[in-house]
Amino acid sequence: MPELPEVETVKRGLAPTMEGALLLRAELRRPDLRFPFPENFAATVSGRRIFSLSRRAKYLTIDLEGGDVIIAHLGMSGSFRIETGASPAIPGAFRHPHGKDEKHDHVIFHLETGSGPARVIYNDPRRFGFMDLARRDTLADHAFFRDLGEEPTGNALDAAYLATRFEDRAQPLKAALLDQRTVAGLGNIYVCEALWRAGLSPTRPAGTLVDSCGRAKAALSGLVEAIRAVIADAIAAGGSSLKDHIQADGSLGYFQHAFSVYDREGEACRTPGCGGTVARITQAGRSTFHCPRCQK
DNA sequence: CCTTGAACCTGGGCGC
DNA sequence: TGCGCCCAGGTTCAAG
Repeated sequence: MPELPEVETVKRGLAPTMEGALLLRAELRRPDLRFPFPENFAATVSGRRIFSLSRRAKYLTIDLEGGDVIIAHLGMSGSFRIETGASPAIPGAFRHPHGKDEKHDHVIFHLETGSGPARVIYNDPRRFGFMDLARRDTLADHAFFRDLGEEPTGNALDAAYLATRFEDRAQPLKAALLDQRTVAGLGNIYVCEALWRAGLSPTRPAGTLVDSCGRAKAALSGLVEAIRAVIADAIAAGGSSLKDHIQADGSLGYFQHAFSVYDREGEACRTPGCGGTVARITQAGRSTFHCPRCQK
């Protein structure tokens, strides 16, 4: 479930191995994921030292010495894992922790790290993920990044900002928050979770959180706090379970999180004293989970 | 502008 | 054991 917290978790998991390592070779095991790889992808990145890893919205970026940047998006089912030491003695012996197998290992970054050889392997059964190349000095102008809204992790996301985005909009809050041009990195799960925390209905028109002067109503401030808290909690949870993952099987990826409404249709609402039941509705072709009793 | 629906792709779960 | 159907973290495009 690669929304922002998962990508952040992946970044933090990969960084100790990748930062400072020499990227000996990028092995592409097919010509495309969601899109074809750039023709010069392998040639451009091979033999370059990795400078640093970053994240923007749901994108992972890998800065290489010389100014080239690998942009990676995990789509719906992408994950990375690290293997260290020599190649597996028994090809095919590896079992992916999520039940997927090697046939979906599409990219292998062969590294020389300070503590020996390693491989960072990208696995993606559905192939909705993609990778691209950019130059660091023009990265912000790249089509993937140009129109992104504010990150929910910093101070730039505040009620005044959301008020400018929501003013006069009839769009339901669910759709408005999924729009990456408004808050970058939120996905289906955390939009549902944030709206529940804020006590706001996913069907409520976004503009109703802004007063006639264009100022944020109190509920919009509450929504901002809910978004920030949900994302911060998820990153914290991802970080802690990630450590266990590495120790257990060398993999990186998704953490288990106790959701309050997501995927809990028919179960009791967890708002103290509410007594409602979590419902599932469809908005814009996607499942929305919410409590009709306490989300107004 | 708005909205919905389909498309991309594979795999898991469920009912029969 | 298998088939058919529905569902899934995201994004983009077409159509109404």
